[in-house]
Amino acid sequence: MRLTKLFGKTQREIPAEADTISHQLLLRTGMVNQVTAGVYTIMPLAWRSLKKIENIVRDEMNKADGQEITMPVLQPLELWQKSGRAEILGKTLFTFNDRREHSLILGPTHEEVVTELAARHVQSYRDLPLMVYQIQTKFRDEPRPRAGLVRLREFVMKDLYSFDVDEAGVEISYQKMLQAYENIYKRCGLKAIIVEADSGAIGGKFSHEFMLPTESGEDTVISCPKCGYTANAEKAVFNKGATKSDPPAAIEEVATPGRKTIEELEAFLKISARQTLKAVFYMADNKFVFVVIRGDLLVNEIKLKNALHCQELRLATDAEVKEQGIVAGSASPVGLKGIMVVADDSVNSGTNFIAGGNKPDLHIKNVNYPRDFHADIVADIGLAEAGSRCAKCNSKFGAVRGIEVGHIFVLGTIYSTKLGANYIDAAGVSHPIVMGCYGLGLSRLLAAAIEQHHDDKGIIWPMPIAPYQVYLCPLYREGTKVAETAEKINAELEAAGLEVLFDDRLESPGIKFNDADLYGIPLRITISPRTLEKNSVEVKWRAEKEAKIMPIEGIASVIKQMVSEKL
RNA sequence: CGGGGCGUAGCGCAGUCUGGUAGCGCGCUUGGUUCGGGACCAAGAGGUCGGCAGUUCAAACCUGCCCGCCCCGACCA
Repeated sequence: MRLTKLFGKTQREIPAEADTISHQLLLRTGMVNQVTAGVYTIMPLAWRSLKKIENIVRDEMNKADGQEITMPVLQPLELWQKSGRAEILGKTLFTFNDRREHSLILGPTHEEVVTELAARHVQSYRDLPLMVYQIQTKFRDEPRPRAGLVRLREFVMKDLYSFDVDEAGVEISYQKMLQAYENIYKRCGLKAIIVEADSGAIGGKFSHEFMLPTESGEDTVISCPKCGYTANAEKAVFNKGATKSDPPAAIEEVATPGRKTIEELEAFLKISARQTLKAVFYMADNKFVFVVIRGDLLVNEIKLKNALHCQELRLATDAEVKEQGIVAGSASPVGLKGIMVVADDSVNSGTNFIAGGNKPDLHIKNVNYPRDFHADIVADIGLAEAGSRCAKCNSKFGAVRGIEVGHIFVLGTIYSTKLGANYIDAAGVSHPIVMGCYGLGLSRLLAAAIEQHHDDKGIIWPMPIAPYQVYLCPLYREGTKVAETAEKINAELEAAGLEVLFDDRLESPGIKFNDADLYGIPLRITISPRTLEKNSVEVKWRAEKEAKIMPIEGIASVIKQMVSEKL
């Protein structure tokens, strides 16, 4: 490809729109063009990379016995009402009416369609196991699109659905996918961490996420350096440790003038936060919830949401707290009536806690569970952080940010039951099909790859997903031997089957080198009067500092070899 | 949806407070000189100042309403 003909120009300045590195580089290289929030046109270079990712994914899906199909973007809303997900997704679902006033949606994912498909085409245990997948554009009206291609409203995703006769069967399918995903990231030149994940509102038993570590990631990954436990912070379990466990003493009031926060209490009473109980207030589906947790811990809202089985959870407003007759800053679970109380299991980690007195400037000592207060639910609702202790080996956790580039989980029979996807076993008995689903965001993977592979000059593409393999960079003068040689080498490289981006512009060396670095094509070949004197060219990896001088004679096969080794 | 920021040429920005004929840099076009890490000279093209309404002799600038984009949070199937 000649750069003079390439659609999409580089841009020197960082676009004001973009905060995230990948977003900035995608815009500066002219790889994408924003149309509206969370919606982009994919330009030629990005399209080539996306296709390469897609082909790797497709190949691995096929190897794992997946069969490719394509399912429609347009789906009847009715189908989503049947599965109950219309309500769960709410405004995230793009909904509109057709000319007959039938409600349609733009598919945000395809569990419903594929389950109906299976209901119709799978009858017998002999039809199972079955794995079908598609690579399709999906639509989700995200509350907040973000960071260029990281969180889009229209994006390309691969999803595979597995159908098995039982739990044992789906475990095999699941393991196959786990392996396929590992292969995919590896083949794309990306380092992904596999983490235990929360499976969300419709989860099943297992769920794993694949995270590419990067600062701009949306998720926090907790990992144990010693035993290797890794999990999304949403899900991570940890050892909260015990605190002082003297025999329970009698409750006692203690004046705490002006002290409201745990820190203030620590300083004033000369005690550790671990010795206190903290109150946090939420509205769960518009019902007030009083949450109690040990003072040194934070509430994990995902865990809390799961414990409450609610759909909407948010912090209560000051007014809502007041309405319940609770004194913020001195709130206490002791003596509460008619209010839902959820306690973190850390209330059992010690005795004689300090809690609020439910009056301003007053706290109470020696509070013990369950002696002194009632909890409707006691569960693990603590948030693991860097420095928390591993539940398995008690080492200190580390934490990194990551972009979720894949999520796989066992669905069980949730959809097959609702949508009537059954099979007949050998004894003639009907059972719901056991399902799994396995998603992988391709557009997001492209962005994540740039997040993981760049420097201050630009992108550094891994060879397998680079838009082009070789950047041919003659330092030009028209009608000179350099020009002539460059043309010849370009032809030879292309004849050897290499993908060449040929910088045939009449630009100064500075501009060409800087653009080459920005584009991040893995191999750069420079031709100049200087190299021609020695009948040679200069060959440089984008990822390395030093260049090598190589003879022009036979250059195509040498380059071919170098490229192949990185594929 | 709550909080914050922004909207002026393809991109980055100034001008808005204090109303008076829209500017700078990059990029683009033409010609010339340059040529190993974002060269230089000269001449040009390019704008419904996000939209609508209002105030005014006069609005990019003041007022009101609306729209869009970005960031933090909520949310993330």
